[in-house]
Order: sequence, then C-alpha cells, then structure tokens
Amino acid sequence: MLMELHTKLFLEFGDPQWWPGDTPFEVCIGAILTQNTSWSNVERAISNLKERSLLSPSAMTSVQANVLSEAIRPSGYYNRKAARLRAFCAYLLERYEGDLEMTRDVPVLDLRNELLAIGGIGNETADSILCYALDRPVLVIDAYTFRALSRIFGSCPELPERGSRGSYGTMQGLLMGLLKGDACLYNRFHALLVLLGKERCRTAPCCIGCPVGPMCWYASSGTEGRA
DNA sequence: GTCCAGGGCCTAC
DNA sequence: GTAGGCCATGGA
Repeated sequence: MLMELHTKLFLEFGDPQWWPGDTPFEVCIGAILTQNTSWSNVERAISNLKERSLLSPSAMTSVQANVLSEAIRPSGYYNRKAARLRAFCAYLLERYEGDLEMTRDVPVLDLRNELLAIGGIGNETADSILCYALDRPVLVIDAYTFRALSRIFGSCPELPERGSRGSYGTMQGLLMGLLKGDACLYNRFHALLVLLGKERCRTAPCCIGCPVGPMCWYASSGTEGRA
C-alpha cells in the first residue's frame, strides 16, 4: 500500500528530482548544514562556500576554522557545523582520498556505520548522504517524513512519534519493509513526502483538500489501523 | 516578539 | 536510560 501512496503522490507531484546539489560532495555538505535549519539558509551558506572556493574536502580541512565558520554562518549553529564539516572531510580524505566515488564498493551498512562514527553525523544525516549523494537504497526519515505520515495515517498506533525512543529505526524499518525498492524509489518517495508535508499540508491535523487525501485515501484503501 | 526549520551531542538525574 | 538544554540564523 505504500507503493500505492507513492504512485498517487508521483502522479500528483511528478518526480521532484531531489536533493539539490551540483555534485555528490555538495549534497553531503548540504546534509550536514541543513541539520535543524531551513534550506534557504543552507543555500546561502553553500553559496558562500563556493564564492570562497571552500567547497572541497582539502579546502575545508586546510582553511582556518573561523574562516569556515564565517562562510557557513547563515546556516546557523555555525561553530558546531564547521567542526562537523571538517570531521567529515577529514574522514573522506583519510579513508577515500577525498573521493566519494571510492565508496562505491563498500557495503551500505558498513558505510553507514562509518558515517555514524563521525561526530555530528547521526541517523538522518548519514541516510541523506547515503541516499542522495551516494545513490544507496536507504530511506531517509526526517521531520517531513514523520509529519507527512502522521497526517496520512493519523490514527495508526504502529507509527512511532518523532523523538521517541528508537523512533528513527522503527519508522525506517517499517517503511522499508513495506516499500521494498531501489535507491531511486526511496529517493523519490522521501522527496514526495517532503512535498506533501511542505507545500500542500501546512494545516494539521489532516490534509483536507490534499490530492492524496489522508483519511479519504486511507479509509478507501480498507486498511485503517495498519500502515 | 515569538515560533519554527530537512539534528545531534552533552549532561544531570 | 531518559529528559532537557544547548548550539544560532533567518523567515513567517
């Protein structure tokens, strides 16, 4: 049934072609910068990095910390994020000579664990990097995912609440179990959920008028109470 | 002026 | 182990 939801969203919104970024490395940087921050602020920070020729692993690790912090200031938490960017770049240089292409043959779970071992990279950021920068079959679970699904399946007791213990893994396991697909499918499904939560469904508790129609679709599918 | 946004870490209990 | 605080900017 999640595939049905995916199909309905795809027909309504088309292919969102997410995530913005000229290169896989830029996508990784965006994933770190967007932590608890709106994308418009991240765009400013990335623009600054480009202007100052800092958008490379070697540049970020060699430049003075305060210069990097200043460049990403618009994204907020700039001191923390500067340290996180440098840690990620140091890992990339040390492990893969700064070349994301060299991660190609690394099993996805190994790669995920490597990313999680870097300070400042948690579940969401790691999965965003895996899915959107490295084309790995991983479904990103973020604030939009929780929001969109809670609106669609509002009364479903099996959906964990965002922030609750183990909610990330529970939600991810649930969705990936129901929606078995490749990187392209997970990429698009998550992007469509973001659009659903962002553009059409600002008004909680349910997206009345939304083309997908949370309750109308949910009820009409005859699967009330289950995700 | 207040709230919120595409998290994650640290610390006190 | 769990809850709460902290990091910080910019738009609505």
